[in-house]
Amino acid sequence: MSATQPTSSEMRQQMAPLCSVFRRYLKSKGLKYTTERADVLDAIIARDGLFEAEELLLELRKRGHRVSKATSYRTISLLLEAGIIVQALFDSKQAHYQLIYGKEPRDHMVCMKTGTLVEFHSPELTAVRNRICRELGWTPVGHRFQIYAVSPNAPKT
Amino acid sequence: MSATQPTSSEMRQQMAPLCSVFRRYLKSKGLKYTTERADVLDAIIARDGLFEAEELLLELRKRGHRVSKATSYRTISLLLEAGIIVQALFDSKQAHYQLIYGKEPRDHMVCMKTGTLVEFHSPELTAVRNRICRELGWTPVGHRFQIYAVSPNAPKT
DNA sequence: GTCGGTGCAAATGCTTTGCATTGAT
DNA sequence: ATCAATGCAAAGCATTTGCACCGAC
Repeated sequence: MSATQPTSSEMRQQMAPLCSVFRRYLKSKGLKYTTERADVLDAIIARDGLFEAEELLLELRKRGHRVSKATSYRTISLLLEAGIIVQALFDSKQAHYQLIYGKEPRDHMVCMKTGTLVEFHSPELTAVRNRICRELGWTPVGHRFQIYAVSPNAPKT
Repeated sequence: MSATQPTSSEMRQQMAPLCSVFRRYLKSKGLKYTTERADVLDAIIARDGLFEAEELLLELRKRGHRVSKATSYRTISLLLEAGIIVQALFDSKQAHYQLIYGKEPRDHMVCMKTGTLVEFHSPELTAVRNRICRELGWTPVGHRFQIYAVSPNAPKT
């Protein structure tokens, strides 16, 4: 069911641990790999899914790491640039982020009554994306698909 | 109350139903259909596409309507509840909104280099959505598909 | 030793809210 | 007449930034 054929260099990158991917990115930009940045990435890996900035701070505290809110946000920003995480925006309240590097993109279905969130993966969407990009001459990078629906166990009112 | 005369047949067709849909929604909630709310909906119809809160205010001013920022936001909120518009979130900076009622959903492709935005419509996405909902027993309401890509005219760096 | 990084607190900017006044029904 | 709606300005809140000190290379 896989729609994209990763190139060999992509495969190589995917197999490398995330931390070296991040380290490599930082080095390429002349930036430093600090303990705080390592701690933030560890906490994100530990959550392994959707997270928001505040939750990330809690996870860091839970693991006994003291990283300021500012550094946390600054690291999130770097991880976005590095393509290790992406934003997943559900509402205008706050941003959610998602560990994406080396993973198949996950799509989301949200219940409009209960707020229940279901993750799913549909490779055909990647095919649609690639076809549309090809038609317009664009180079695909990523995509997000969100379904708004009502779950079967939502109250009938 | 002075209803603005529609200037094109397209607008005339669209305006009547939308305004009654909104009026009906408000009545069902025991709320009032005020000139300010009508003006906001008119301005949204005039833009006929993606808009953000600040742009909406400019459109209102352009049409000679004085609606406060607060009322504008409050009306946007009501239109969201009524299912007439939906949020289209591209970044965590600010919300974008989209007139959706009675239209096929429009999807978006964003250039990650230039910020160029292209709208497209892909009916097969609706089919994918409906199939996934059916499989899980959910009732589909809407969906959003966003492609992140690089446009052909973006600088190569 | 050099810069870049960090933490803190203050700033930013979109969005929401309290309150006195206005207006739709 | 009644009670919701409006406008203004102030408040909220997630996120960003300025600055003085700290630490990775």
